[in-house]
Amino acid sequence: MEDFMTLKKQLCFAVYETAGEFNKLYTSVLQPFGLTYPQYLVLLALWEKDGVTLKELGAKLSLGTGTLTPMISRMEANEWLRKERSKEDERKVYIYLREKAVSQRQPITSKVAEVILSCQIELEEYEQLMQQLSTLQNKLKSNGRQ
Amino acid sequence: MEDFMTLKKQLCFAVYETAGEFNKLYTSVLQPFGLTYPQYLVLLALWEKDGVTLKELGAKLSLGTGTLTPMISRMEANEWLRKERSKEDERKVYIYLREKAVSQRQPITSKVAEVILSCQIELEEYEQLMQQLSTLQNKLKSNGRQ
DNA sequence: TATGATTAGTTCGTATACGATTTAAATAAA
DNA sequence: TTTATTTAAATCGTATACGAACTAATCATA
Repeated sequence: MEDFMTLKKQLCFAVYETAGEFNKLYTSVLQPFGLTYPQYLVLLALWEKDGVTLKELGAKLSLGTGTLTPMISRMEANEWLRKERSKEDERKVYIYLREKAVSQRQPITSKVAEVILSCQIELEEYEQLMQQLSTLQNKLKSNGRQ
Repeated sequence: MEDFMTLKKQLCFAVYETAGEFNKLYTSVLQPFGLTYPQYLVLLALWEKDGVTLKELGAKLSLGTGTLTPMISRMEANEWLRKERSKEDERKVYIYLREKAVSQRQPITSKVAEVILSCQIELEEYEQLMQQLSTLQNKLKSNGRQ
């Protein structure tokens, strides 16, 4: 009974594994559209607000440019997005949805919603988890500061 | 109010971000020991039960051999582990802790525990999350089967 | 017992992910 | 105004992570 340090009892591992499960499930849904799961998250962000800088996008997704730059390039090559250097500030790169991403929005989100619904996650369960994960994230982030 | 498909409202994203936060926090703790976060999970599994096959280890960690093989090689190179082909069944490879992994167990787990404790996660919160993530994982995994 | 199927690991190709370094542009300061 | 600092991206090196293809060993079965 004394052992707290077992794999199964680690919250970090429960989150790690759950993230992996989500990844696999979403991958199976998104594969037919030629999208990866992180690429879908990029589209989600841009469907909400189009024409943002790489930095803004990174802030929303908690990703650095070291991850985003090559990912955006791939999505550009696959005609989901286009990049445009700002004229006012040439350091900035704005990302815009291309027609494909706009027209595929409904089919993609419908299919995703359908599959997630089929998992039968209760609304209360969903909202509690969202709330608790938010609290947890804050605690993890604020660690170190006193 | 109508938009369910925003990034912030996605449970998948909340889990994804939280996993990232855990990763960063654990990385900061484990870096001085020359360990990555997934490598630490491998040690956690082996500290519990030493001398398991690659496949057994993969089952515990929900990782395939495509991920584990190179990771174990790196941990072997860094003298945490050693590999041994089974004599009875030469397809199998058993993984054993090396002295370094045994002697470093206390320092590593102490430091990890210290940092996690400093996050002030309530026991009730912890257990509820563990429970809810377990339920969620089952729902995600059972998806597809009617 | 010879052959076909299964199994365990390895290897390969692709895609994240991160921190550190570099580059170029914009801003601040001297 | 020249120089120093800051900022936004890109690039680089390392480490996961996954599925598919491959190899070698074992097992099943005809």
